[in-house]
Amino acid sequence: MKVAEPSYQDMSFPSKYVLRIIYVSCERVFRPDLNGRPVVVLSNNDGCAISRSNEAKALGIRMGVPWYQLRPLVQRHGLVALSANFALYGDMSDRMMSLLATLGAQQEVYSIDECFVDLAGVGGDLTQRGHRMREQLLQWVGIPSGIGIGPTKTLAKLANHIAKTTAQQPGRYPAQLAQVCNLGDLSPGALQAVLAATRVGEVWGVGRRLGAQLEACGLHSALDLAQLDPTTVRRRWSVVLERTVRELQGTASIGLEEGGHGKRQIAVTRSFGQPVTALPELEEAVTVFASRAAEKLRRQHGAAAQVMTYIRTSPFRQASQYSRASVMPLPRPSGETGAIVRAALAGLRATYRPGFSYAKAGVLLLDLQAGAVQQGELGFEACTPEQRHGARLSDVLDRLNQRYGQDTVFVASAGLGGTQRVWSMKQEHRSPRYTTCWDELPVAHA
DNA sequence: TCTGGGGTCCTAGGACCC
DNA sequence: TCTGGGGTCCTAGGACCC
Repeated sequence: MKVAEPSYQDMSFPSKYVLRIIYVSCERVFRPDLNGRPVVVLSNNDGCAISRSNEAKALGIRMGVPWYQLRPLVQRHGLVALSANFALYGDMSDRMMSLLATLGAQQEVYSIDECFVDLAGVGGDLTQRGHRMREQLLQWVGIPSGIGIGPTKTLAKLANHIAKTTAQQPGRYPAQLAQVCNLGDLSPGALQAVLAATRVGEVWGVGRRLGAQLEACGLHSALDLAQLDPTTVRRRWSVVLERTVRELQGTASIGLEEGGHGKRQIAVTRSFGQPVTALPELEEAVTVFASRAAEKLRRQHGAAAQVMTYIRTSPFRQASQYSRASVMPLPRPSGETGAIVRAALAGLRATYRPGFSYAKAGVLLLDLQAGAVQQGELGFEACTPEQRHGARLSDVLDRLNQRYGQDTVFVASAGLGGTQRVWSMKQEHRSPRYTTCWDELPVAHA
């Protein structure tokens, strides 16, 4: 394996990476009393911790710990637990993203709390600009953020990791890299030191498994990884890790993906509040998951060719396990709620076995294509009456829900309109104002 | 008692074809 | 004893990410 000397001083900096809308931070904007206290945000059904304040981390609370294990900490350490409010986080994310978009010509929104911005051609002191942006985000949105700047996405991610970690673990990295870290500011020696201080598992793209394998080979730091020969890495591991190595060496190998392109797959899945055994209850859940997935699909003006439905028992229980998925092709690619719900229900009935306690179900839309024919669009009149009917119903559904809020109208499975929703999302207190049975809606009224 | 949800990409192996 | 060789497409599952 050859040795490459990393030095990024003379390279251009095409991308920059910015982050941190911890859910806890969103809550603190409206609840200043939570500052300085250990706070966690809980997942659906208040199942487990999905966001932690630094004070909560200091208590040793790890990501994904189930709530029942945390409950004692409320008494003992004043831990505050909140049910997730994803609508709020999405809102604050949108506001931050539009501010960040002004940094450069191109932006990739990577997740709810991260984006890459292309800084090619942006002049001036990038580090200073980073600090100014951070102050703006804090002032205008109220969220603390961290900014990393590097010549590739992987290095920008690494820089961001350093920006974040420096404040949390004093002494690990040079203090001036806290909050905003620009790798271009570092001398070759300082850069090597920073890479050497980063464990290989902290590199973007190296997870638990790969991390363990690399450690076993004596490759412990990001520097160790950066000094490998990419071709050897490809042969011994994979093209994925090869890309990571190249990126660490300063060669951009993962492109910026601009917004606007639709997703390749859409999923709606939920764990149930209590175990579910009966088919009708699963049918009701799957019906709602499928129609919500269809709404997402129409928002990107897409059509799905296949619908996957899965059900599974809880892997954490001793009871006998069952987990199956089935994929149903649609007669023709569609974004209609009716067609997608029917396919999902057919898939469910094909996989359902009585006698199991189901803990989770999900509907995935696969093989997505652009351009479902929608009401008012060219080609609509060429559809069959059933297809036109479906498109019209979907359109009405979307308009009502956009205007009056999610779940104003939703589809219920046949014979179950108005029964209790089994996946009880505690934070959603709204009850649907209307329920209807899809199959019972007369064509003439659509 | 009680353990999230939503994505992406890659690979191996089987089916099928000539 | 000894059963071609190579290409494509599809799918399931793994690994990773936030």
